[in-house]
Amino acid sequence: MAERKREKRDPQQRRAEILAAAFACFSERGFAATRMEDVATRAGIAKGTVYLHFPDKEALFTELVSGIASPILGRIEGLAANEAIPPRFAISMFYTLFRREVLETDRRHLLRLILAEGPMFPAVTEFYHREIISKGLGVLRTLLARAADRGELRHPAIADIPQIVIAPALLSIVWMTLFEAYEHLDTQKLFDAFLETLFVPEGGAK
Amino acid sequence: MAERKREKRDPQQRRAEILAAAFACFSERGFAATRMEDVATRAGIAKGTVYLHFPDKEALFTELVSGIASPILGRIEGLAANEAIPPRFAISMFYTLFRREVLETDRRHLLRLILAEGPMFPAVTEFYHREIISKGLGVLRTLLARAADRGELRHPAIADIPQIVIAPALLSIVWMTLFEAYEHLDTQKLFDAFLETLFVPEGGAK
DNA sequence: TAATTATGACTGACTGGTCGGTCATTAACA
DNA sequence: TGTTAATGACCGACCAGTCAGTCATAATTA
Repeated sequence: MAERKREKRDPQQRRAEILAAAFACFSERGFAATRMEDVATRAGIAKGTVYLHFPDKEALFTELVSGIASPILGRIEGLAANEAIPPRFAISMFYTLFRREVLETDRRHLLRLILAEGPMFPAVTEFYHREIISKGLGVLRTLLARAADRGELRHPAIADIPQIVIAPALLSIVWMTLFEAYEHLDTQKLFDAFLETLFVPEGGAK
Repeated sequence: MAERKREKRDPQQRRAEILAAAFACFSERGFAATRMEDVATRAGIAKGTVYLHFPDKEALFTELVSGIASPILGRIEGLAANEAIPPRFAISMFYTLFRREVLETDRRHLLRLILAEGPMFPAVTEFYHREIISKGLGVLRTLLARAADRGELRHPAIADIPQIVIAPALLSIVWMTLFEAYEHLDTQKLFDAFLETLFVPEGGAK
């Protein structure tokens, strides 16, 4: 019978603890099935306390999914800015970062959340498109155009459709969270093969 | 004040009407936010009547998503069985069917539902993997192997990862249901460009 | 330094409303 | 008239959000 001690906290820290708990709960059960009391319990506080930091459930949710502003995006933007870095390497780096920072961490659940609950929260979707997707596609477009110029693409027309680059990433997320239990997908192989398909072989004229 | 006449129906027909209503409701609002009374009203009947045909909400949902057994799968299986049909044409046909039968119809919402609610209904996910995904991947594997044998793939190793073929389809579904409102994606171009990337150019050695 | 008071973060029982599922009653049909 | 399908009022579980009260801590005073 663990007696819970009343404990004051730095508001910032408490807020962070609530967000962490909410992250875990929403990841596991989605928006609708998560009870505010679950979040509170997980954060080790009482239900009412949550409401001292967030006006309502929806605000907690949107704050959460918006707050995980892609650290990946920044890294890729950096790589793309440097013209000395081969586009193929930059995109390969993107996949590597994606695997390491999203696919193989709990963040993958968050990405699923956005896919799953998106239509219920247009504000979140709009935010994601504006802040992540559209910027990311811009970077990819630059990289693909550069690769096309240098004759590195097997089919230069894909430079117009940068979405194609994120297709395998999306697939991997969906697969991992839905079907991995029934059939394993080797994401390393997936990304490698895809890169190899997009770009002309490296050793072509060594 | 439209008075609703009590009306007996052929059970099969009634059942179908309920499923159609459920399809509309679940598509629009997801599982949690759909009320059984919404479904009933939409079907033009009283709430209790729904329960004469389905034991509970979950059964209605799983019946619905399982029942839309892919008509596409059969068509593709047919194309793959005929070795005279070029693999590239078969896969191109797959994309065309996918666009016409899923992406541009209300069925796209159903596919989203499976993505979104999948983890909450393992039985549905398992069913989909067993009946659709694993069979579909089998067909694709056959097609890709044949294409590789004939030297038609730019990168033969992808024959091992048939998932790559469904990546753009998945992307198109997600894009259409989340971001299309903010930024248009030309799915025709997406699929065409992707095909062109997978396969060696047609006119190579006519 | 020790006792007293003020603060506001924290608590959890409670409320109001929602919704899945039931069943006694009623209408339609054979 | 007896049988069957349909109805919708009703039940009870559930849960987001509230708020009157509590208490750990800090500030003030002696």
